[in-house]
Amino acid sequence: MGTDGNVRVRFAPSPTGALHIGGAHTALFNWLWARHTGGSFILRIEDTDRERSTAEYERTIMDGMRWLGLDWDEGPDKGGNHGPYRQSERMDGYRNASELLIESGRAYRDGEAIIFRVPEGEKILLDDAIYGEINVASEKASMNQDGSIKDIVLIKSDGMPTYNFAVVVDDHFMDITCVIRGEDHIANTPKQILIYRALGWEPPQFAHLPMILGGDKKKLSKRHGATSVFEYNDMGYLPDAVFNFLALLGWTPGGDVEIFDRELAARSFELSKVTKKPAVFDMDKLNYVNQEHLKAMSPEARRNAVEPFWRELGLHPEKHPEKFIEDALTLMGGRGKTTRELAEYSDYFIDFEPVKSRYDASEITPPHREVLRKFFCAIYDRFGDRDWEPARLEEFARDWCEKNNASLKEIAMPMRLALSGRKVSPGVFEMASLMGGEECKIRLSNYQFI
RNA sequence: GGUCCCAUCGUCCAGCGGUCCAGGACACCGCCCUUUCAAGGCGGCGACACGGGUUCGAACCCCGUUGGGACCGCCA
Repeated sequence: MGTDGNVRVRFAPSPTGALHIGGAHTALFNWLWARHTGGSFILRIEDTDRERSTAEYERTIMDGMRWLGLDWDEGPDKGGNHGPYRQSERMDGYRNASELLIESGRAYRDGEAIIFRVPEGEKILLDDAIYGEINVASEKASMNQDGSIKDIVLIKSDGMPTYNFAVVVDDHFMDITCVIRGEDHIANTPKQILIYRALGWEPPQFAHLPMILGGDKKKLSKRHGATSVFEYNDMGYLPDAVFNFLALLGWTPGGDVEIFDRELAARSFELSKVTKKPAVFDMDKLNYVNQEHLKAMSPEARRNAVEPFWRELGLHPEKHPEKFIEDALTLMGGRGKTTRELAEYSDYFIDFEPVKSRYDASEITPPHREVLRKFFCAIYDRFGDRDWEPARLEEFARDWCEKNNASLKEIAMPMRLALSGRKVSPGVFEMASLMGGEECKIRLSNYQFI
């Protein structure tokens, strides 16, 4: 496996909701395997549930995959040699296959439905690429709650195929070589193998992925917070970081490497190295991974990622030169785990308004104010509105404090507050330097510090 | 209840019979740096679920127990 160059894997979501974390994780591992082997990654839409499937969700899922950078080689939107790529368009295929089973006596009609007769006494060996060998007796592949054999519905009364049947037919005709899906499907696999056998088809290789759990160790669901990948986008997580984090759930590239890009992941990915244990989705780790990617980004990419969040705050980054914005963000350093936080923490670079609305300098006592006024006058006397170079500003400030019996802290904090409206920020002199003497004068004057 | 799966720090991963009184990362706690907060540096806390085997030797192999999970729809 793996090196024959003909690997064909697929991600087969049903369009009954947005792309959620579990689905994204599955899609991601399929993508990794396809890219690692140089094979094909196929997107198939499983829309046999007429009630719940919508075209809108189909689009949302594709958007989610694109957001994560999971490009597919064949799919409903781009075609391919193994179509159709929507189950609703392969009705004749299911029909024919089910007729074949009726003719061979392996299935029977029940009204409009077609039911597969589950054989007894057959051994089913599932050789999973991740879980290893799993043995199941055929009569246990599909049971009622009381333990009696339950035949498998192939075609529903409405004429649509059931999941277990459609998957087999699709994977067969689409030449899927390896089925990579969530571990919750492991119990379905023996049923599917039975159908492959009855049809005389060769089953693909199977690889089941460990589940992703919430903090309570239960299968991830809406009550664990964000489920759609787009909610992570809205929270300020970078697609590269979500990709990285998801890849880490059940796998590592090895060598203590934890922060990586898609290329490295694809290059070093191995199905055989995937963990069996379900993984807990840990926000703290996601935050960390996101922050690492944020720090590693190019200034331009970072600016592009943060701008939407400033706009959301009613700010207009476009009124500044791009260089200024990029420098401001670079100055922010490791502050902020997400682009949303970064935008919020750095709002004062974009506009003075948010500063005014959150800071009023009321804690500054008259004597303190007098010291500040003297200091700022001195600094403007010395530097004017230009040449605000951080190191020189700081040197001057330290020197002035020493000569005037003041502490650096007692001028730095009010200055920070006047400039940013926050008690937390990058170094004041670097901030002041970037904003420029003129803008600083406006802000300092507003608080009568000068 | 039945079937199947899983089992290393709180969490994510290393480990695939000896080099492990178990390694890295996140989180947490100290210290350093320092005009604030991050970042960064240094250090600390912290796990092989339990019991039997097999073996000269087990976190690694086998069995059992316990714990956890998934599935048991004419949903996918």
